[in-house]
Amino acid sequence: MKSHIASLVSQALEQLVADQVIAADALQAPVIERARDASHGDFATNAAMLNSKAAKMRPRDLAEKLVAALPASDMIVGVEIAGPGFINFRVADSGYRSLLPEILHQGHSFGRSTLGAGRRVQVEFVSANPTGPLHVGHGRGAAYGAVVADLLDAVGYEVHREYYVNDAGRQMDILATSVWLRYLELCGEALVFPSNGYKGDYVWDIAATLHREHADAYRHMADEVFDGVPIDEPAGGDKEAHIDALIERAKKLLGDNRYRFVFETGLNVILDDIRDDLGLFGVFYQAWYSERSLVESGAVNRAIDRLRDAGHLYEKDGAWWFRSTDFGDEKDRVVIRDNGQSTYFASDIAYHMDKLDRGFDRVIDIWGADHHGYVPRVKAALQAMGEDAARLDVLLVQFAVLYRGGEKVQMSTRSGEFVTLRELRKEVGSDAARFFYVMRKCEQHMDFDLDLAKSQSSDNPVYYVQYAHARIHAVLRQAAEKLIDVSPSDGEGNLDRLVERHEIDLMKTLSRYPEVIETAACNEEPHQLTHYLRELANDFHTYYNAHQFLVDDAALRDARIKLILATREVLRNGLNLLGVSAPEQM
RNA sequence: GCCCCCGUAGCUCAGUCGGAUAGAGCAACCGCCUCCUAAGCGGUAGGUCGGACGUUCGAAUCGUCUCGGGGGCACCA
Repeated sequence: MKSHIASLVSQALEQLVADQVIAADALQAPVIERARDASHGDFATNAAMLNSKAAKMRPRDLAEKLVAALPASDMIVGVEIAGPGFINFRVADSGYRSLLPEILHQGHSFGRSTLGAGRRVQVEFVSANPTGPLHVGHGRGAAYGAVVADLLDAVGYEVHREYYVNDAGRQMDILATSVWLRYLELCGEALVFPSNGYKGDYVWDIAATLHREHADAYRHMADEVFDGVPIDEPAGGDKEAHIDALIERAKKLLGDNRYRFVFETGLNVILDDIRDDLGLFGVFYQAWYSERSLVESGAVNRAIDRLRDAGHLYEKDGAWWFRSTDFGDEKDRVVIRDNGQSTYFASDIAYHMDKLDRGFDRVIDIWGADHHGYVPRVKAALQAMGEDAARLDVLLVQFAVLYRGGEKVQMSTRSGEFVTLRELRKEVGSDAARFFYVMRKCEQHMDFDLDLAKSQSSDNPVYYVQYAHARIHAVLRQAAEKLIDVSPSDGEGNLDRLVERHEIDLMKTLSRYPEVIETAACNEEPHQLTHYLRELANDFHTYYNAHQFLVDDAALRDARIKLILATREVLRNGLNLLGVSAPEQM
């Protein structure tokens, strides 16, 4: 509908260019938008205001010429010039009615488009370190990333969802060592657990499994383990030096194979948990990409060599640095530490190179906002390698703060006291969590009201939208009980019976759905969809309250059934995109 | 100190590639079930868009400064 009007306007503009009213090279593409106020009609364009300079005439005068040049259309019943030079269009009711058979015919595919057809996009999201269960911060990234991916899919992109598994590096060594130390405690060794180790209960669980299945096979005397290790912070020492020494001791005492076994036991248990958790949250991936595989395949070294060959690396203080300041970064960054180990950043360079090498037209990274300082260096690395950094978009998701009973829920990773995604799902349910997480745009700090998410009332937007869907099914069930046939007639039959204000309003809202999907997808803004669904549900509830659907007049009943079936379709499609269920009964 | 995000109704937020009287939900107040689920609907009230200056025919929207909140500034990941 919008595109129809856009084409009418551009035809008129071309006509004026042909008539030499407007200089062709100065022509500006107009914006067609939904009129905010019903008194302005349905659509408006600023074409005349934008091009008044190019035409060297006043906006309203140009508007008159434009209107005169507009091709005729059945869909349009009124065109007027208003305000400073807007051209307003009024769409015929018949134009809206003709949409209903289209919706019913297209079903699940209504609202989908081919904007991104033939283009491949990769969306990487969550990618939390597998050092513990996902918490509620990851939940927001998961919900947001999943919906962005589905929206891009809906507008025709070929979407590849990926989770980058940070299974290499020091944090994983700390996890493996934490598991081993807990295991030693279970074996009966007395020791003081390092202050910088992972203290969550899940570490005990993994250790217990190890102990149950392998008894004392990995046991070493505590005295032997801690012998010569620098003291921990609470004892007046350095916690980093303490844990690093313990890692070295674990590797030495266990040997490569046994250390690796403990390491992988921890990794696998946690990764399985994360995968399971996300699956129950309705979040799925095409690939889980291992950082370790990048290291082991030599991809990291190749990326470093490539930077070195291009002259972007230098050696200082025993480490190798990438001169990222040449590409706008604040300071240069280390890629190989003085101990010879490559940094996480080096892996990330290799990973992003690999993404681009895989031929994606677009690469989208969804990160926590605390990583924002990391963006310039990744882009710098891509530029340094002669790649187009614009192919990479990094979307930063702000934190979510939970509220219960009006009070902020305190969380602290340090003490191991944090709310996990699993706990959140259990408390408010997957539907509410998914919906709430994407109600706000990603750069907005979010207050997540647990009580509201749980409440079964119209205050809760999730229930409100789902209830509209369930209500339509209730009507259909009611019809079945009364033995009324509700299978709709063909095409536009009887639709001219839809004349009530509520009916026209509902149809207008339905007609917006494809536009909402398009803008939500193009701007990576799922909240556009949640807001829209609330409006649609509101229009439906209002209609429901004002009119009976299962009326005796068969033709009118048929028309109304078509309208509510179309509404059901759009509600269901929208909820599906959000990963929220569309219940038939509540 | 430098960098990023945010500041709109009592609360939570839309609106921000400049456009026509600034919107919604909640909370408050007033109404609506002999009728397909009242998990619903309608109405009233509520605002110097943090502040100042600037750009423009036109600024919540763009620029500079400023105040307030959050986050980031590792040879951690």
